[in-house]
Amino acid sequence: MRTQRHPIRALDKLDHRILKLLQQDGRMAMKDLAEQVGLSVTPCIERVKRMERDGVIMGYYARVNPAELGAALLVFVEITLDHKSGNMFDQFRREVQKIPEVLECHLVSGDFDYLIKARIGEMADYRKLLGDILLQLPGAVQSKSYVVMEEIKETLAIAVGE
Amino acid sequence: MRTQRHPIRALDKLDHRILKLLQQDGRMAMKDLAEQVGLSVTPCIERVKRMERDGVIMGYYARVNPAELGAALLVFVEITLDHKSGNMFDQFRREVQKIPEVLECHLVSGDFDYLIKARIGEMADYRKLLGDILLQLPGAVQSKSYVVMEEIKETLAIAVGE
DNA sequence: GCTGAAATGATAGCTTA
DNA sequence: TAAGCTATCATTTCAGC
Repeated sequence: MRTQRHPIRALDKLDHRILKLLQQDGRMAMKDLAEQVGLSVTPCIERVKRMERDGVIMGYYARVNPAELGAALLVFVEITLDHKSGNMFDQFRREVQKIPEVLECHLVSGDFDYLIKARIGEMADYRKLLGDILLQLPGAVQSKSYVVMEEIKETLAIAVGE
Repeated sequence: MRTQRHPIRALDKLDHRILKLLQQDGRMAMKDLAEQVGLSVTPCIERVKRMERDGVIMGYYARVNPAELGAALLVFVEITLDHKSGNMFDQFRREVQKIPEVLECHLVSGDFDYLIKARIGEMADYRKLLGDILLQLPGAVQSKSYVVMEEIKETLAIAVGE
């Protein structure tokens, strides 16, 4: 379901190498990137630009230490909707996207729940968050929460098959 | 637990604005960043560099479309350890970090489980993933899996109080 | 800690292979 | 598609406030 005029070339080894490096350092100079993938600068930049246009590269982000912005506490919350109309799902979808504490929200199979990942400052904010989500979204019932004691791994980087 | 010689200045409004913008576009030119926060280029770069040194900015990353790298399927897996020694936790920690499919792993309170987020290509890879995690880590018992049907929101960006 | 200007270095566009 | 050259633009450094 793309809207491009040109057919999309399959990614080759060089593209994979570029993606691997940019997932590690998104602010890398194109000169260094080109050098490390074994291209000269021009074709390297062209590949990057093309992948940006084609939606392969979806953006570049700085990662900020959550504690420094008063969001040291990470929680996961499972939400269940008690009556599951299409309208309800749409409404939930729209509302949950607006909540800044919510970093992720996924519709999961099984009991057809939402799994939400949120960052807050402290335990006192937890009640407020639950209240904001649960009360604002009629039909939603909180089923379970997890408070994260230790973050063992957290990355966006998807493994690249050389 | 920092190892810097100089005391760390608290983040001010300008720092917050910088962080907000770099969380939205990590490859932004310093010139544009400076303009948008209302500084000239030199002090703006100095602030960015300082925050990088101080661990406020933890890195810059390109975000890649998972489907393009054959990892269209997102799953969450809860893992329980059946005998919980400190050694066991350490072993688990080390091993789980090596698994490329695992994007996140958190030690969560409650039943003292691990919550794992992983990306795989298709359902067939799911068994392999469970096997690799469960078999490699003695004492681990898989308690529950969620397959994501729809990704409603996914960001790393932490809300910045202006 | 901020500004501005000058030197260095990176990128984008054009041309050829 | 890749590479090289050149013009433009961004970043770094330095002097002064």
